Amino acid sequence: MSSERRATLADVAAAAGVSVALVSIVMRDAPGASAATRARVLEVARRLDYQPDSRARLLRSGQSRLLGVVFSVMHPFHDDLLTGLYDAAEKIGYELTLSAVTPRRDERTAIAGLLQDRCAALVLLGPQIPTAELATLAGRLPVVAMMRTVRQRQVDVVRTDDGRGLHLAVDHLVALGHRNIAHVDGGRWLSSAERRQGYRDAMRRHGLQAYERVVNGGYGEEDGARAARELLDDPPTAVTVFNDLSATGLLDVLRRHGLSVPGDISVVGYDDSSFSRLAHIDLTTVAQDIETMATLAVARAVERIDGAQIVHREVVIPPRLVVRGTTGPPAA
Amino acid sequence: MSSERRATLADVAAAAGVSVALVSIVMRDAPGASAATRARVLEVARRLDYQPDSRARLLRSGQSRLLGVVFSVMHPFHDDLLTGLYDAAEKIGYELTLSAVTPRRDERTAIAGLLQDRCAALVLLGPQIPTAELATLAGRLPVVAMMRTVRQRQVDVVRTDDGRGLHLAVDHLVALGHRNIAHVDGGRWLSSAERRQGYRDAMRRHGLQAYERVVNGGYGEEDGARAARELLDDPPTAVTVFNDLSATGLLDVLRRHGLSVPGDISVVGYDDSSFSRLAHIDLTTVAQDIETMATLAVARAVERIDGAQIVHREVVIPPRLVVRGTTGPPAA
DNA sequence: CCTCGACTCTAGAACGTTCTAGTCGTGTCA
DNA sequence: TGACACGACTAGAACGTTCTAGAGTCGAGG
Repeated sequence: MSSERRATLADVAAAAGVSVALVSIVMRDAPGASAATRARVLEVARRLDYQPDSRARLLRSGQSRLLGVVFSVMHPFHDDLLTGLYDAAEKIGYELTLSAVTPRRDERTAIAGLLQDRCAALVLLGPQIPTAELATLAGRLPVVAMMRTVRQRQVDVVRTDDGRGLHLAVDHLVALGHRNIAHVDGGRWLSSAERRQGYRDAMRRHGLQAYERVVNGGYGEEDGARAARELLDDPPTAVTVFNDLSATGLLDVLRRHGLSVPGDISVVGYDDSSFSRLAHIDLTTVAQDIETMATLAVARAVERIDGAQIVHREVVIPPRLVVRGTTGPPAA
Repeated sequence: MSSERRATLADVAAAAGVSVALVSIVMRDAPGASAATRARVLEVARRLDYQPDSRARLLRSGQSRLLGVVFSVMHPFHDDLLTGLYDAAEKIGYELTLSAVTPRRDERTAIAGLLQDRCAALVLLGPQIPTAELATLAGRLPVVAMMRTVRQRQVDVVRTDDGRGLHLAVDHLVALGHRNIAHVDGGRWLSSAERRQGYRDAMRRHGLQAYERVVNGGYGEEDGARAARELLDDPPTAVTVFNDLSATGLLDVLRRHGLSVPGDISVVGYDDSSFSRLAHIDLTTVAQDIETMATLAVARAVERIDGAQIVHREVVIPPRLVVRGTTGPPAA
């Protein structure tokens, strides 16, 4: 069936009556072949349906122009990030090789796979493994962590300024006239501390420390729902929530208890997850600048590969606020 | 920095005072080494932090135990499918290599990347490229298409019985007491024809041909919203919708026009997308049996690689209905 | 007429594995 | 004692590329 061996450089060379090396030159678009033979070789290659073997190619030419990316199937906007990474990588002639984290395939496994593929650098989306492991990894090849801080000299970081994200959210609510603004926390999740601190700072900046209130939350819908029930005793006029998923859980409980959003209470999420755009949910939220982050992550990885001097190890991108239907002026 | 060359078999062999071949034997767990040396070599390998080079490994040992998977970042439950595929592949000792389709990276590019990696077979999730191209591809290596039919002898197919999915939806609604049931179509999208036909057949089976009504829809929220506005003139008591995304658009318009769901009208989606589980949306929907599909797709790919005789080229999996909050008995 | 450089091309050694075909002991059996 | 099977190990050739070094050819310049 598909047992006819794939064409190799040697096959093409034989068919075109030239040496293997010359075919290699032509395929790589390298200087050293006349226009005439170049055309002839290309024609033969096309006829034999020759496909270069990237394994052999990379094996021989040491440097692999290959970036390993670890992403998680559980995380909604990793998809958007992948899109950006592909764009950025293509632009500078690098290939991407992906390895997914799934509920039953952990980060260590995903990384190990990429190491065997000998990629030149690793881009990790929201890595959860301990800093120490990241550090030893970074001793071996350039590592760029996205969407979390890493206190480790060797590991590069590209992330959003989460503190600033909450400033934006609070500023927006204050501008609408809110004063009694609570924050639903993310618990042990990555960057939950930064967001909480951002909320605190923003409240103080507005002289609203008297209203400061942080309630326990978490990553999922359930966490948001629980927080909502806690808030119902003494509802604020607005809430900022750790992330969109949690915010939808919160929204649902609020509405079921007869509160109107944004009439009685305004809600701001975080992440601009795809579902927050649904007409049904229409959540005001803080968006990360995915395209910029992707571009910078790839650029940084390549800089490291090329052994460039890195000045700012940590790149922090400002987020932006996406105003949708869950925020409005407080009830008079 | 990270310039110290990675350890190779030769390094390990030298350090352990044995031949390269023997180290290879130990690393592959192949017979031909004593327990004592085996232990010693492994110890040395660990000390040198040896990582096998999959490129070289695959290059030499012709058969690559590598499955190429093309998925799309736009499609919500491709993530779930990936999870299943990883599980299935791991179970039988295959590796997965992923290539994503993004808004700016088409299927052809994604596939080309995998071909260069010399994977042994391709698994395509909901491929959109023309059948003819799939066929030529399948002439070169085993190709398994998931979630669509392909009228082509060489291409294997693993998909859900979409017709049956709509039977389930209609049966459920009829059991609740509905008779006036409309269907919102998917337009030109994959498997939209099967779903429409399933709806038609089911209605007739219940003797409800008089109520048969198919309105134009599509893939996105907008399409569902448009269909909803069309239905508002003469609302049925229940609707089956091409997919979940479209269903949420429809739900939103219905509710904004004061109709209660499921009080005034019941809605059934299709796909069990992650967002349909959100408390807010809580959509009754048809779920594909992702785990089974993934397992079968991998199994089929491997069968082809091993040159097995394939009896049923197309594997069709029954879906199941997930009853949530958007369906109930019709208003009396 | 000879030399030189530019250009086109080629032979053959890498890259890090796996695989084939051995070699060397050592113990068993006739 | 010799033949022989067996286990543990090794040398060296693959795999399909890229790369280095050099071999021809040809026209120009002295």
